[in-house]
Amino acid sequence: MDVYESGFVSETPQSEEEMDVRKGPWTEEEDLTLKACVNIHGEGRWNSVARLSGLKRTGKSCRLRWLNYLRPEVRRGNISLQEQLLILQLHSRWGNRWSKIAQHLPGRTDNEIKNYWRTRVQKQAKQLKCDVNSKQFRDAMRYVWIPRLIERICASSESPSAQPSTTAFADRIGNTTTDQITYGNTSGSLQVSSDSQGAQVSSVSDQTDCYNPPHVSNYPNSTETGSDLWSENLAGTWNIDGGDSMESVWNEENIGFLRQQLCDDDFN
DNA sequence: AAACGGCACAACCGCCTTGGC
DNA sequence: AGCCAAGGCGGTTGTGCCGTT
Repeated sequence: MDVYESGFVSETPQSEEEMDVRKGPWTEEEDLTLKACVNIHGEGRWNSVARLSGLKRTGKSCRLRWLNYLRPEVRRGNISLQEQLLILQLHSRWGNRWSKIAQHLPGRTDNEIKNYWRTRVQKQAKQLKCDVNSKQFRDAMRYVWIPRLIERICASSESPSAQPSTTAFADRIGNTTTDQITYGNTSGSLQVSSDSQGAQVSSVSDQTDCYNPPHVSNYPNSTETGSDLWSENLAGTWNIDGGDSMESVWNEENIGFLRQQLCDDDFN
């Protein structure tokens, strides 16, 4: 079907009230129409796109549909371990700056990352009975969750049965060891290092935030000493398929252990 | 087989920022 | 400098799917 013959209308300005705006899920036909219009007129000027396409959608709605779904670069599906790691790291640096975080995950949209955070990460906080923004939960992420993710990524990159995404990540990060990961991209890079103070991550392009524990000796997560109590207790049975590895980490037993740790005065 | 609940994701809403006039 | 429209962003809601009872 030629959308330009059937769908496009004249560029007569119309207010939203006049053109009874359509809402709700997009149809395949609407998608095709929007794609065709963007291919011709390009991204941006979304109100014009909405008008020119003949879609009874707002410019905002068109923009959202394009950015989150129709763009060729958009990647959907399981969030890989590497992506999980990046999300955790970047969120602890920037907070709910979803679009900024999304810039570092090619093909992922801010909406997707936001949804991931809400459904997976906040669920874990709920199970731990602490606020997702609380110091306790952030510390748990920094000193338990993230180091374990790093270990798993390294382990899987060394495994011959590593998933394609894992292998690709290993390629991107170059010489991968348990102690250092460097993730580079066009807009900056992420360095992950594990030392006597536990895992630390810093963005080369933004050094404003460092994860130095207030009193490191209280965090039983030293890979140097091997007394990785938290890791041992929280590791559980990881799966490395990029799926719900967190669920396996945060099983009931582990959550109980972590709760105990969070209640420890020394920890705070 | 039906009802229910939880989850994941798409889409909307409202506020803020930016740029043009 | 002030106004307005458009775009961007984060929060929230709606909906369909799937597993469990």
